[in-house]
Amino acid sequence: MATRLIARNGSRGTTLADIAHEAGVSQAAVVYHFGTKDGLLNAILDARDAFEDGLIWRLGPDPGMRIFGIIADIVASWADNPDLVGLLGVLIAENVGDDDTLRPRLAANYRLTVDRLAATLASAQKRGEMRTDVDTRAKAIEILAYLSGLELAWLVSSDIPAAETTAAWAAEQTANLAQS
Amino acid sequence: MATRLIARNGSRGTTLADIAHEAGVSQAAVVYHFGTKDGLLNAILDARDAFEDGLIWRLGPDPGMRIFGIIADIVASWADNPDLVGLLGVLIAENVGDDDTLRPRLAANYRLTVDRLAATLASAQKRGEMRTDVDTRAKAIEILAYLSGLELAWLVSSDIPAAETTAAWAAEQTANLAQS
DNA sequence: TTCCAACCTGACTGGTTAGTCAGTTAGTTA
DNA sequence: TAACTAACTGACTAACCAGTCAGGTTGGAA
Repeated sequence: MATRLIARNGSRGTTLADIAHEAGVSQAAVVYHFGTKDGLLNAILDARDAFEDGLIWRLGPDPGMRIFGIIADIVASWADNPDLVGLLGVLIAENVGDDDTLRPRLAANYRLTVDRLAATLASAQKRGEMRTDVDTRAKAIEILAYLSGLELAWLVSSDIPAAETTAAWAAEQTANLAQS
Repeated sequence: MATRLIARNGSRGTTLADIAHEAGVSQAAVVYHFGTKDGLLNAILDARDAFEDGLIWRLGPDPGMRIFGIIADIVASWADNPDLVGLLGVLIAENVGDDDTLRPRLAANYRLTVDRLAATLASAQKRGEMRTDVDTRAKAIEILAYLSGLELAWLVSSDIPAAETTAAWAAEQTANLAQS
């Protein structure tokens, strides 16, 4: 799949010919289907978005404090399909230039995820599950930063204990944020 | 400076001609000085390593629990020279392919930083400044993940409150890890 | 004054890559 | 059977880019 190649080598490091060869078709066929390389990238991002949304919000749009457990589960599942890990990070890193067409999409996606996370935390606060002296938006940014940073670290050296570290992190967060 | 261009556009997204133009010299002059593009990247990484080492360990090799405050200060300083922010992340993301020559260097650098962080935390435990039921290596990985993830987020949308979020994060970490 | 080394340039090259194009093939409908 | 279409191919091209090369300039030492 194209996803694996791009996650490994980045968009700029993967040629249409590479992807076509992997898919067992000609390079022209890839262009025929996606129009441009950018079209292909967007299609890949669509798939990734759908996949990740399914994982994060699988317990409904408002999982409350269970969100930390969900995240720990996601990280634990990295070992099973390592191809997707780092895709977003790699694409973000490659598209920070102002002139890039992918940037607005990535920025919007980031903001949306922050908003949804913050809303979940705020909802947990309202229900009395979580301390109210914590800024939910800051906490949402922190959670996302930890997750994407861990992806990056996992890309550099995939032998780090990502699952264990995240399990400990989730437990600590849950205990620390619980309404006492 | 070449650093800014590469941090913004990545190594693959920046040509020698771009850098030469920015520096006001010919493209051949850049090659003359650094030999290859790879040589240039390594020179940039040298500068970045020296710069960041100077910041993180400026209070000595064993700052103990003050490491969180130091990190908060570093993030607060991002606004002053935003060019360096994200450089490491961008280069890591671009060099996850096995065949890349920069990968070993980046991996070694990551491992070294984790080791030094973990050592600092272990030392704090020994001095009784920090809870001893926390795995120092996992905590070091968590800290680095948060930092690099925040860099990435800052690259996508530089309007996030990185400094405030990190100040809150540092305070929470310090309070939570303090020996009670 | 002569020589040399460091620094730099413009012109060039060989390799790479996204995208084009003129067809071919297979399946489907009239 | 004939006409049409979606999917695909091999061959091509224009643009781009890292690195080469043959020389030019400058400043300092002998």
